[in-house]
Amino acid sequence: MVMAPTEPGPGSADAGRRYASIKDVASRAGVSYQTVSKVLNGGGSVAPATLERIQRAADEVGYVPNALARGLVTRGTKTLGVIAADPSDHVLGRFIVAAQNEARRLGWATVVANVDAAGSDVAGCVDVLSERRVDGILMAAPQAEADAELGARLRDRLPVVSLHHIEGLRVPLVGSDHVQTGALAVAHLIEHGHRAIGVISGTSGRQVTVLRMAGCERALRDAGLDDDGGERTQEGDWTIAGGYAATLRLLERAPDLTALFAHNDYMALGAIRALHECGRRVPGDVAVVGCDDAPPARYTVPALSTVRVPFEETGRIAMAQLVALIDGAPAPTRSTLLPVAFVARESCGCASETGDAR
Amino acid sequence: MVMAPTEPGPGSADAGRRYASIKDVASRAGVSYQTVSKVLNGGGSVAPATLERIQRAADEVGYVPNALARGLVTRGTKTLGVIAADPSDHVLGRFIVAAQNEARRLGWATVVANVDAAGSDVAGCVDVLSERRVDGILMAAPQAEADAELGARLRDRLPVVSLHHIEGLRVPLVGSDHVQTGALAVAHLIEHGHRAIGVISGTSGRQVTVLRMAGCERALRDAGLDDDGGERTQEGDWTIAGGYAATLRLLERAPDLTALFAHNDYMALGAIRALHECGRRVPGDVAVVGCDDAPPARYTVPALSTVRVPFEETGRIAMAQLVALIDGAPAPTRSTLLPVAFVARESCGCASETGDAR
DNA sequence: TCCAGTAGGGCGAACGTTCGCCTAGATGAT
DNA sequence: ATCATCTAGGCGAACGTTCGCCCTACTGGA
Repeated sequence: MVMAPTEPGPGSADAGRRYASIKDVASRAGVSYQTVSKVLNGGGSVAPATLERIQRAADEVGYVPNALARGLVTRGTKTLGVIAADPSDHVLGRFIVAAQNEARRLGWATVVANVDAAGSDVAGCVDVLSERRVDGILMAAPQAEADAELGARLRDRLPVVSLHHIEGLRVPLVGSDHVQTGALAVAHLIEHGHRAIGVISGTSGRQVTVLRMAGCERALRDAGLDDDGGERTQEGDWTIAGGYAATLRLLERAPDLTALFAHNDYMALGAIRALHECGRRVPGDVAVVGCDDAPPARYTVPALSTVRVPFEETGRIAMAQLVALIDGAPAPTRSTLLPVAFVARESCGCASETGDAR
Repeated sequence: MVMAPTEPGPGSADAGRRYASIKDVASRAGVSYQTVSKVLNGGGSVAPATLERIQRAADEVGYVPNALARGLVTRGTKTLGVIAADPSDHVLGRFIVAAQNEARRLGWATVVANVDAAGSDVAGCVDVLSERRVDGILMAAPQAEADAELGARLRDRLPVVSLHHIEGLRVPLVGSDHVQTGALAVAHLIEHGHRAIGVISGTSGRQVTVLRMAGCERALRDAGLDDDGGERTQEGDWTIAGGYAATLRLLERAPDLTALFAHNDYMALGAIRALHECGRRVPGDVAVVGCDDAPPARYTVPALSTVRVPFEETGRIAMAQLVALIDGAPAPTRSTLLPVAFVARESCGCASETGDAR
């Protein structure tokens, strides 16, 4: 005996069984399927009795709405796409979580497409999402900055908000003030009296690297110190390992430095390790400042002084802007840059060795 | 003048314009839309000339396939859903990346649904994904372990593979051997001569916590040491902050301990900080071992001894199993448990202070 | 008694695909 | 010249919804 699809049979082994449709619900409740649609979407006027009958029928057959069919006729999926880089980047992860919470709050579902480790297929992610007809896209992938194909794929068809600058594309940007970040960090080190300040930069192509670098230089200029012409700068790749390696290179090239600014906290962690291995005490011999205020920062030994970036707020605002855009609001004419704040802990020499982290 | 939807006009400001359908392509190429479908899917036989005409037309109107419509008729979306917990959990992030790479390799698209921070709505994520008719689900959310509603939502309708044990549900599990993890860590500490070994455990409800705990106890028994009855165990929450706090509590309750095993590396990081603040040297006064081999482990001061868990492999195998399941393979009758390996660094006392981490 | 108004629900069409079947013409062998 | 066989492409139906319009049977007021 083959069971009818309308009778899944409670508790039976019905793996892979077809989903019930509103027609199945309708025939079970003895109404037309359009009436079922009305009930399930809360529209129209139906007698309380039929309403309850229909809802019970839907429950019994385990009805799950088909977003494909719905999207086909409504020309909209009430779904937002997020294009994310490697989520194991902590910083990005927090952006995304915040953004998704905001979307949820506003009544939107989100799906995430992750670009692969190579990071070369941002355009492919756009395709995946636009084929599924998401109503808008939030870009949280630094790789997108340089993706030339991206503009063509987007085709101006979808509202887009990005957390990163995107080359040659006029999409609204929500981020933090990277220039201020670099300036605050270096200015603080200068206040401590440091003159030979090394920098572990982010990857060279990226906007955030350029801007944080510009902030460093501004702080140096403001203090009347001259630019070292990049002599004390080494490029990292945002990872702990990269920061470690860059610091070793830097110490070889500029052994005189007494302070170090890393373009993110993870590289700063690697830097502290490298300094330790080279027998330099932090902050005694070399002061270290990172930025982002990643979770490990306040628990390292010594605790890491850093510049706090408002991840949650950034993600939230970006998503709110995207939803507004979809609802027809005019695109913001300029970037939204959130302010950052210096957080003094131990590694810059501000606090006693064990004073602050509690 | 209103432009026809088939004439987007290159370079024009056509934001929010409708997507072109195969009918638009067809009329531009002068064929029936079904023929367009054939060409775009590589089926049927068409003259080279028409084929090229159609492809050009598709390019010109910027055709993007509608996965909604396609999925409606084919009853399948060639899409896998991933239910993920907070992606800022590094460990989970690496699972997911590996799983997605495997899916991509096998020709499947993936979309991720993140459960929110509260983590209470795993069932809601299942709904989001099944409404969109994904062909299978990979669960990468520890919260799912205890979700009672989950079984009802899944309804045995979708193939599911999980990275975590799920209470009361017979879904294939791919993970690592948590008992062995706990046993390896504690056995190593015992070999170093430690007898008073503290444990910072994971959250108490979780399977992984129970199993790693069981591993600890087995190691103690095997060495002829008796169980301390939980006297030297404090519960953490997998975070650095949680490990820090738990360690402070533990030191108060059991000041005699000479070694510490944390149920993950992040808590171990917090533990090292706490020990430092209490004036205990690591590994001199207290040896510390974590597990997972998270990226910071080899760069902390001192570098963290740990038990390596094969994240990439786990994610890859889980996804491969899911795809096989969808293709009709029988569900594996038992869990797939991957082996783990001890990694000796400095914090257990194995290496010299600066010897290993390079 | 008659008619307007309303509540309750049915019905057709459309959304953008895929899929299998059908047909008109060309081709080749006999 | 006849007929079977291809080739190229058309055609109808279906997938599961939503939406607007239509119909029927009450209800109540004049």
